[in-house]
Amino acid sequence: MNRFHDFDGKWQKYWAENKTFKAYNQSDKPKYYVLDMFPYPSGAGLHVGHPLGYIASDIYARYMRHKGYNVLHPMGYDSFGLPAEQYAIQTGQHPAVTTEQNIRRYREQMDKIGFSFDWDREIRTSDPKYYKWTQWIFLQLFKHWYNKKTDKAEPIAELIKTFEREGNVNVEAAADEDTPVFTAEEWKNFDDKQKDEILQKYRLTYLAEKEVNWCPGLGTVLANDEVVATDQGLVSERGGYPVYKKKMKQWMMRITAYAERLLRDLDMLDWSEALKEMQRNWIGRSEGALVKFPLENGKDYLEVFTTRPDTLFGVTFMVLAPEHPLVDILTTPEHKAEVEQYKEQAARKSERERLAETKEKTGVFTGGYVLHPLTGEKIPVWISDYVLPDYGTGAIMAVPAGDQRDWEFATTFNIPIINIFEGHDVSKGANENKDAVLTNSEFLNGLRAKEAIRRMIDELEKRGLGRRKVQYKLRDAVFSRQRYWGEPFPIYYKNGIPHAIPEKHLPIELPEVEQYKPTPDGRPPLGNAKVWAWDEKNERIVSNDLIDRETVFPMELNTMPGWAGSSWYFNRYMDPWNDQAPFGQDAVNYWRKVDLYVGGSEHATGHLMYSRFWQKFLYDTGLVPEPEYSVKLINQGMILGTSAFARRIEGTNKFVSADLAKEHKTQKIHVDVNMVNERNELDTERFRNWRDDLRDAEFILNDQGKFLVDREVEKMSKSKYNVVNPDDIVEQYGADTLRIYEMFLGPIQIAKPWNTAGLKGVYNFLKKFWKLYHDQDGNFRLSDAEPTEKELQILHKTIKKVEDDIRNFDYNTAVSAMMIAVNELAALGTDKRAILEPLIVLISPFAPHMAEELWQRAGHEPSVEYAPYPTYDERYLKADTKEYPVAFNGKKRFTLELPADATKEQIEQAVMQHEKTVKYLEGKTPKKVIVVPGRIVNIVV
RNA sequence: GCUCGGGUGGCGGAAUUGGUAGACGCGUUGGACUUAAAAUCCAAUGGGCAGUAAUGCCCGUGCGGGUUCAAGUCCCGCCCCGAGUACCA
Repeated sequence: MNRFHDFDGKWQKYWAENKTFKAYNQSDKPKYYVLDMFPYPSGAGLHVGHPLGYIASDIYARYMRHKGYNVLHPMGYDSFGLPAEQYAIQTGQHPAVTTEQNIRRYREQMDKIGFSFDWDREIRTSDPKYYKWTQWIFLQLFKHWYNKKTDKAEPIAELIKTFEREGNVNVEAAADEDTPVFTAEEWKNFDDKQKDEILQKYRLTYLAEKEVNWCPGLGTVLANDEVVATDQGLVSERGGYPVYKKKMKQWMMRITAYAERLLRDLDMLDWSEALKEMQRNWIGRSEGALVKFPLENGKDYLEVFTTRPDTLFGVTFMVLAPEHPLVDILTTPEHKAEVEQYKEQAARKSERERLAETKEKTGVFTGGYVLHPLTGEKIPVWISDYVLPDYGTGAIMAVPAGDQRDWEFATTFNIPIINIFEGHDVSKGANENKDAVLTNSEFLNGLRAKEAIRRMIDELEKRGLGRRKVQYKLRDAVFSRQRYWGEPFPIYYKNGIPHAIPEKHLPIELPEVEQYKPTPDGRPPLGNAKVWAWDEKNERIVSNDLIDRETVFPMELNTMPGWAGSSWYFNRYMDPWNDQAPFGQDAVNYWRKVDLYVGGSEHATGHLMYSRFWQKFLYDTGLVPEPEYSVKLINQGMILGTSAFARRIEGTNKFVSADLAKEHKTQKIHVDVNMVNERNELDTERFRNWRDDLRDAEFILNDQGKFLVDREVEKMSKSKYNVVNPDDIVEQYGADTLRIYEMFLGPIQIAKPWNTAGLKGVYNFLKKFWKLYHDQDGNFRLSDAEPTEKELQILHKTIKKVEDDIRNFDYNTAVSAMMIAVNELAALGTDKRAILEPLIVLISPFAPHMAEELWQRAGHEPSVEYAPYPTYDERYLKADTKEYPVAFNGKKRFTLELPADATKEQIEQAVMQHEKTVKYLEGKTPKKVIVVPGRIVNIVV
């Protein structure tokens, strides 16, 4: 007898050979684009957590095909990345080779789950045909600047014309802070190098000397979100290597130019509030003012950013970040030694342990003073590491009466505090309440913050002492990696100034190197390439030896970060074969944007930020028609592993059962979850043979003679030995069971630990479903008899519920609804075609293999994929209730909607039992009351 | 600390958004089939009290108040858990 999942392979083959899931760039059908975040193909293969999102999106894609849409549902690989390179360094194996192997394994695993991807559109970010266009987009960023007047990116070539015509006085750009102001005349007199340097300050991607997170263990720079803070200081997220702060020349992306639009356009996204909030916090917009404090020398001034200019009369000192350029000017000879020492200490602190848990304020007085812009009073200037060099101007005006941090600092160092709030006691702390009424503040006395801020800024602007300013936390993103396995920059250096390699020479392919490590003198791995220099005259890449600084120039040795390729891939799927452009205009105008995007929320401040930024840039340059590429996003929760730990008595090789561990000083050792059963008992024999150092381990067993482990829910990871991979489940129970089980675990948005407890229930459900269509001998049976009212009710109720649930991504309850239907129909012994055929289509998105087989057995041509989705008939949904007019106190008041078989006594009893409700009803005269015997369920007034 | 989620049986989780709380599944218990086990099928399963029984009553959605004919759902005040962020001026 056939088992329902014996046909998985047959249909997977059929789908592949017939290209069942091909998407068309021209179609009469409406379009729908369902996208998954593409995976990095790691050596560990897929684990059960990966497919969760893929299954969810696949169900939706298949559902939409049933609804008559031309569905684009592609898949590819984010195939540049660190692990392949680490492996290459260790083994000498080219990363392309390991990547290829890993991809093959991923593909095999995905195929076994029966996804409806259009594999003809597969893309890989490490494929030169793909990264050609990543490089091309980089060059467009290099060739554009951000015009604040038009609020969009514009070509640098136009900017140069403006400079030649009128200098930069009228240019409002998102550019470096230190950009000089010049006239057309001055511009023309700059030499090429000076011109290039100025243009650098405008480009959307530019070189900058930056303090970066340098990770020697990985030989590269990491973005802030790739670094985690631990007790031991900063370490890399991947591998846990120490990370240090270091100044390096880096390519930067001017994402800050788009800060306001990235923030504003969140409103048009149908994302979870949590995710949007994360991006809002990351962008961190705050409104305030820049205020100038003149130095005593009368020529320089110290500028600060504040959100509370209304508290200006409460300023009693200033604090600079130790790195601030004015520190050296302000420091007096007497304080020099102390200041130098503090600066050094701060630098070292940031190197080791920025997160020092001590909230105590430290700092030193510089000996210098600035003048209060309004009162002219002398204000002492301090330095402290609680002021960050990168935010605002790297300096603050301290108002101890109004800011708790300033208050703590003032209290620590005995700096006077001026009270500026009515009824506030400054000995207790700062008053940060914006409703407090100001005092001691001249023209602001009697006002609250909101009004006072406005008046103060107006006053400052009038007197040229300050101006309104919107400040963002968002920083420009570091775009360089000192790595081999990434996109090379299409850039060469002439006189130390970066120049673009002409677009027609793209792609600039990765050169062969003998070593994937940095060069002995510390340059990135591309420095090992023999052929890696640009012959400008002949426009080709030539040997390093030929660099003559006249016609042949060194190439950029950095490569692009992981997020480069993933920042635009969703557009490439629309037209992945195009070799004339990143994607054709016909294609992009047809598909426009992703209709449903599924992926993890861990990308909230990384990929989902950068890709929105690139999309907006492409939108500005007219390449894409939509400013947001993914309006609807579902975050699938991670599937967590249930790690197991054995307790080892410290300093010995003795292990103690978890229930006895309290009696000993122990440490927890990760144990492979495959060596532990459901009762948490460890197979000590297997454990002993697991690793060499455990050969002679001893075990202290509990009363039952068992050795128990501790369990803990953690992220699934190879190093925690808690990885469960989907292959075994597919092998044993079939792809459909895995698909439905993963959906049945709970809402897809929620993180949940993997356990196989419920697997049996899902398997039984599918088995029952299969049996509905077969007699006891396993022969297919469908009768053409007329269905009964009861059967129709079951069918239509289920259609409505399942469809509603799919639309809301409540797949777990959709599955429940199908389980109920199958149980009810099985109990009735239904074999009617009119009932069971629509049911095949209903289950098809969830269990496509079984659906195809049943569909064929029912006498249809494959594929069930394109069978129309059944529609439900309202008439059958309410059929088990009936309306009764009810007389109350002798007068007709309302109708009751009741189960068809309710007795009159039951109705009256139901109403009378709820005296209060009845009293309420007397006054209101409701239209309808829905009742079940004993209870009122709903009142329609 | 701040921001955003969330606390429902032994467990995963439902509840049409204010209307029978605990759907569906797991687990557990009992039964059928079997020489036996597995598999399968049937039944019971929030807690308490009363009754031989059918059944009836009371209590129950983290805690304390409130609104309402009616609260898991709304409001106020707490407690706990998870995620993000962290001296952002």
